[in-house]
Amino acid sequence: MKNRNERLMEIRRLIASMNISSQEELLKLLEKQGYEMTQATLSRDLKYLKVAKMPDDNAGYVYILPDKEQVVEETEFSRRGLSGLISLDFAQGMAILRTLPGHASSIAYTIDGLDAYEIAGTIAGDDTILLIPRDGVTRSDLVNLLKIRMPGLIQEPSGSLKN
Amino acid sequence: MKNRNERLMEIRRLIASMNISSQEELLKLLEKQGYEMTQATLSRDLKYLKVAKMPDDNAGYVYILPDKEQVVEETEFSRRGLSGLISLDFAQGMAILRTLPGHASSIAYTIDGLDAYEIAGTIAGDDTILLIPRDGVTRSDLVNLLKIRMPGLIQEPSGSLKN
DNA sequence: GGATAAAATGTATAAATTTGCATTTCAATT
DNA sequence: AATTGAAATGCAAATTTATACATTTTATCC
Repeated sequence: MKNRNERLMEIRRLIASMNISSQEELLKLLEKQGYEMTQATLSRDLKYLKVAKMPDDNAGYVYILPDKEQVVEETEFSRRGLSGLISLDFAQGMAILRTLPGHASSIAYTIDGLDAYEIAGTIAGDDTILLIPRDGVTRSDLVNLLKIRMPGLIQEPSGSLKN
Repeated sequence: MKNRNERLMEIRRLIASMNISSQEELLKLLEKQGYEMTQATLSRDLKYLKVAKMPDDNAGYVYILPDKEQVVEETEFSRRGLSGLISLDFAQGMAILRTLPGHASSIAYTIDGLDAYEIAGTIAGDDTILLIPRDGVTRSDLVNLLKIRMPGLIQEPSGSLKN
C-alpha cells in the first residue's frame, strides 16, 4: 500500500482548496495529480475521511472537510455558566425574553449564533430581548428550539422533558 | 397543505434529534407527522436548509444541520459591497434587516432620515434592525422604497436578498 | 520464500439524490 | 373577483453515490 495515505491527503487538500461538487469531478482532479482509481474507491475514501457534501450558497453542492462541529455551540454556551434569563413570554407574534440587567445582548448574541431557521432576528436592549420568529413558527417551536440548541437556557419547572 | 415553514422546521427538528441516513427514511418520519410530500421536494428542502450528509462514526451516513460558520458568509459580505446590509427579511409583519456587526444603528439612522411614510419606526441593535412598517404597507412597498430612496443599499442578483 | 489473513480495489449494479419540465398553489395587485 | 408572476411541488429521468462480491495487493506469520 504505497499510495493510499498520500492519496487521502491529496483528497483533503483538494477539497480544502476548491469547490468540488461531485466525485467524478474530484476523480478527474486526482487523475491529473497522477492518482489512478475508480469512483468506488473514492467513495470509500470520502467515507473514511468523513467528508460531507453540503448545499452551497450559490447553487449546487460542495464537499466539506469534517472540522470541529456543531456541538461546539452548545458546549460553549454551557461553559459560560449562563444564563441570566429570567422569563420567556409571547406577545404579538413575538417572543420577549427578560434577562438580568446587562445580560440581554450577550444572550441575544448567542441566540443569533445558532443561526436558527425559526428565528428571523433578535434585538436586544439592556435586560430585554425581542425575538422575531419567522411566520408560522409557534411558541412551542421556539421553546423546543431553545431547549434543543441551548440546553440549560430554559429550566423546566420539574418533570417533563421530551425530545 | 400544511405550512412549508412548519415542515422545514420539523425537518430540522428530526435531524437534530435523531440519526437519519436517507431521504426515504426522513420521508417516512415526516409522513408519520402528517406531512405528505415526495422525495424530490424533500431533496429541495434539505438543499434549502443546507443540510449536509456526512459519514457517521459507526458506519453509514447521517444528515447534519449546518453549523454556523461557513466561510461562505465572508464571501457573501464581499459580494454585498460597502453597505453593511446582509439580508432583508420579513416576519410578523415587520422587516428584519441583518447587518455587519456594529452597522445596524448607522444604517437605521439613515433609514430614519428618509422620513418615509411607509416606515413607522426602526429599532437597531448591534447587527439587526427591526423596521416597523405602517399598517397596510406591503413587503414590496418597503423593498421599493428602499431601492428608490437608498440606491445601493439593496443589490439584487435577481431576488436573492432573502435568508 | 510460501502460506495465510487482512486490507484495498475494481466491476457491476443497486440505491440514493438531484433536476428539467409541466402543473399547481400562493400572494400581490388591480 | 380576476389577473399575473413567483414559488412550490410532483413526476420521471438523469446523475451521483454506495455497496455486494470477486480479485488483487499488502502485511504477518513461520
